[in-house]
Amino acid sequence: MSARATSPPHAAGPPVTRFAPSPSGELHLGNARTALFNQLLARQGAGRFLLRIEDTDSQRSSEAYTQALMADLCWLGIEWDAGPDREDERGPYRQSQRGPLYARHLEALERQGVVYPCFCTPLELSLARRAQLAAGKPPRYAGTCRELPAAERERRRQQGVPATLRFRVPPGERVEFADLVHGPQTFLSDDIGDFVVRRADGSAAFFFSNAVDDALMGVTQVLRGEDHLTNTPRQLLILAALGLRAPAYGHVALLLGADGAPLSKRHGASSVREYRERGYQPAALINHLFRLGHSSPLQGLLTLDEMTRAFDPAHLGRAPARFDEQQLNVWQKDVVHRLTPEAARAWLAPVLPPALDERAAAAFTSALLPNLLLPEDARPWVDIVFGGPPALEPAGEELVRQAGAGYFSAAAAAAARDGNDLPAIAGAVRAATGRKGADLYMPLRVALTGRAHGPELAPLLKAMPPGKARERLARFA
RNA sequence: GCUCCCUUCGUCUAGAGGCCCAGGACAUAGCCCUCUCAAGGCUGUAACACGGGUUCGAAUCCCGUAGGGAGCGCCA
Repeated sequence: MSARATSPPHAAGPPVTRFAPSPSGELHLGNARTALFNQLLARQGAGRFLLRIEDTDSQRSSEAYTQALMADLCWLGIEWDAGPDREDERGPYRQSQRGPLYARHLEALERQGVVYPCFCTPLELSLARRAQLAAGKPPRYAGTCRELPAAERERRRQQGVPATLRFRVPPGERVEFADLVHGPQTFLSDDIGDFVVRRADGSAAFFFSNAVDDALMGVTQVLRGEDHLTNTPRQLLILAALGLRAPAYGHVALLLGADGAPLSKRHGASSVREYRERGYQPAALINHLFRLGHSSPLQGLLTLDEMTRAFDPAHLGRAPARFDEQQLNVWQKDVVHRLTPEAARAWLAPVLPPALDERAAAAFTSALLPNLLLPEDARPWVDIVFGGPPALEPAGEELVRQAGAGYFSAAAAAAARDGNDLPAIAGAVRAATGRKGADLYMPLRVALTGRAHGPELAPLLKAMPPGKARERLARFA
């Protein structure tokens, strides 16, 4: 058994990293994190970060998803130096446009005889796989077409039998590489079946196009999901056959849902888009992702620049991390509380009454903001502040009853004189009843908002239309 | 089935043989502050999956077991 020498490590130069999503769905949280890590790695070394769209599967890929992917990346603050929307000499950055490049390298493999046409049909293959699995054997390509006589190959080709191109995996070799996060890895080529590098329709398959593009684009480091770990040897084999330099691969553990199962629809949301639509802030999401499977001594909210400085590939975790919404909410709350008045108003706009004037919107937003996690949370308060007199909670009715009519006539009189001014109203009630503390304020809160809990009363009152306080207090006078 | 990866408080993690009867953050509990809520301050509860080795000494090294995950696709 011989050990195949892997390509030498890249000379110390600026790193080139990439994010290579397939546009067959919304940007997944796990992929967003991968994109973030790769961007941080590139920026940290003053290198380049590329966006490559892996749309070789025309059936599943769509331009709409490509656009959505880029929009969500931008929303998160992730920006690439080259990509489908900013091409350079290493492009094109859509795999669907790189056919000629693939064809050239495929031909090179054919010349070397390390690939061969496979005429097995999808049905035959899936039957064979099932049989192998049933027999307790690894479902690997059986090698049916590997040693087909040249004449037979030619005959089938003439007949126009569709064929894929398979990579002839050399027997008895060890494929070794140093994983950026898992350390030294060794795989046996005998455990790897001959795999498809070109589909029957002539398009390049993932193992091939992905590896070749990384090499051709000068990518030096690839941080990707751990699901690619056991496939890495195949890509190394391809690159070695082509004499291309492989990037250093680092496999980050997958993201799990709060229950420890792989992140999926079942968990409510698994795409960036969904969180975005619910009103989560990009800074909250990015801060959460930054610490999933990665640790930093820095605490608190970090900007992208701070993350760039703090990012440490040595601190990428090997164990899968759970995407816990509770933790995300902590960041979200933090971000929301720091929103500028303008940003806060824009954030809340979807739930504000359409005809609201500037001043009222600003007052409402600043009054509510400290108590909000999502825009949705403000909805009931829109009615309370701008709608008719709110119904009282059962517990509140008792409070109001005990306060008595004198309490409220003093309050209503103050409101008639001074408007929606809590200090004035409370002062008048205090003078009239001698109440203080919770006894003084709670009946006011309940009469004014219908609820015993809520945002600070004084600013909330200021946000109400003129006359509201008097009207609501007078109900109980 | 075979191969590979993983396993420290509820969660994210620090920890690379003695600095660890395991540290931090968030969550949680109690107290303080306070018109309620939120924020803030203080205090507390809480973990090395299990079993064997190696060693004077193991969360850290080795071997097993259990549990979780991934790969073995004309999907990426």
